[in-house]
Amino acid sequence: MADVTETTGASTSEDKQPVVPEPKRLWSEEVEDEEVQQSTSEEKAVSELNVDALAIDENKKVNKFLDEPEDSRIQAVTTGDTPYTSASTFEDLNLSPELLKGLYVEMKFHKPSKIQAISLPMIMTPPYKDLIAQAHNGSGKTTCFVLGMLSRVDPKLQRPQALCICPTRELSIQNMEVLLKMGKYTGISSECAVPIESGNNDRSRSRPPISAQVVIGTPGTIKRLMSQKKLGVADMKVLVFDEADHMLAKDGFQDDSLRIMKDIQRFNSHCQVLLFSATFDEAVKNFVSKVVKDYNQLFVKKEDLSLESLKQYKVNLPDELAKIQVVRDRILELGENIGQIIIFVNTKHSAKMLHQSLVDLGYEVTTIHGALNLEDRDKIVKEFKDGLTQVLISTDVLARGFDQQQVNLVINYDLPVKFENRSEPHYEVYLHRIGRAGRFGRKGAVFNFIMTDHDLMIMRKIESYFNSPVAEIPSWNSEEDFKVALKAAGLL
DNA sequence: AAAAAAT
Repeated sequence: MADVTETTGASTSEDKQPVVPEPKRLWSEEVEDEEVQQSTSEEKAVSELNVDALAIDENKKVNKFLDEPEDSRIQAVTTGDTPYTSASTFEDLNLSPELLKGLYVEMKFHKPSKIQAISLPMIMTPPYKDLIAQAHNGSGKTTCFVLGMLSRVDPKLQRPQALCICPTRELSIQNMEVLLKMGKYTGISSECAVPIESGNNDRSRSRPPISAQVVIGTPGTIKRLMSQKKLGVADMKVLVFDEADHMLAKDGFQDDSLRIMKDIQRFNSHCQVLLFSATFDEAVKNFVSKVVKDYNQLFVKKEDLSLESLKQYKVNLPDELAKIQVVRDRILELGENIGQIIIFVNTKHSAKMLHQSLVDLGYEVTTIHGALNLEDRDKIVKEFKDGLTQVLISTDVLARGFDQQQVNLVINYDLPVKFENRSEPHYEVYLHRIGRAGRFGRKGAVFNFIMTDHDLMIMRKIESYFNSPVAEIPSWNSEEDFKVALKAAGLL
């Protein structure tokens, strides 16, 4: 899909492969009127935005990995009487010339994407209300909050004014890369607040105070910097939680996130809070609504969340050996020309075992999980993003946000289940994992490995939850069946 | 009991 709405990854990919043709997306103007429509009974205005009226330039639909974006409805709920007009161009947003130049020249954007068009005015219009924004995987959420942060920073004030908190080190770094690119001409300073070196804590302890205007990092490091008074919050204007549902979940980073939020609000009650994610389950949605106040919200129905450009499959397998065999004979051999592949497993142990098996068979795969030291993690991610490796085995460390446009195939070697109740699928993790393929409307495929009755039950629950049937590959040891599936997904 | 971030 066009890089119009692309968030990240373009940085590493564009220079190395033929530039993807850009279908033009033109959002119809009538979106605006509906969006600000107010309900009479309450303060809240609920409106269904039918934003599928987009035009694609037929002549440019040439890349085989591109497809039309799914049409979906984003439900907008605004409070109060602040009118928001959807931005049909970036000029509508009153951005600085330097920032506009970054959008056009560096990011190669032409027009705001759907989520950008709706959310940016909400972020950038006084009184700068808080925002909970849900949007599809690979639809451009990162650019929304990066642009939001850059546009709200006062370039003349050399102090931290925007803070973004992410669940992993990798995601922080990736978001920083987007910020650097988009903000290239603005002169706005930035710093990544993540652990620096593994094994040696001395260096990170002696980290100097942060004066950068935008800070992006992980919860622990940010918390420590704040408690050490090395990260001042007095001038903080925007606080962003990327993957916000996870950042505010009980089994996620709820404690750290609340602590950081409260520390900022104690000194600074008017700091705008922005929550972005592709998923917000009911429990988190409920909790989140108590954390932020007087907020606008954008939501997508869970049935509309599966990307239509992604073909999902399930493969029935008799045993563990067959799993390895399928990866070897059907994925690694057949998949040579289908772009990059991520294989998700549930545990670090599982990652190591699979890695060893494939290496023993003579295949080149790399593996990432949280037990590796930071240097190795950086190296493996960089090699994958540079296209030097084709197959990456990963735990859920990369389940969320990881943006590599050449990933066309995701394999759920283990199906994601809830930790506290293993007979419940982890719907959110499932959605995030498969969202690593089909970035930005590209075509992609997902193979779910089904070995036990339990797996089958989990798979069925996932299908019904998202109301999206998953086709079955008739025979796990038929090369033809896999070819047919990959062809149907548009990858062969 | 998991993953991740950190102490």
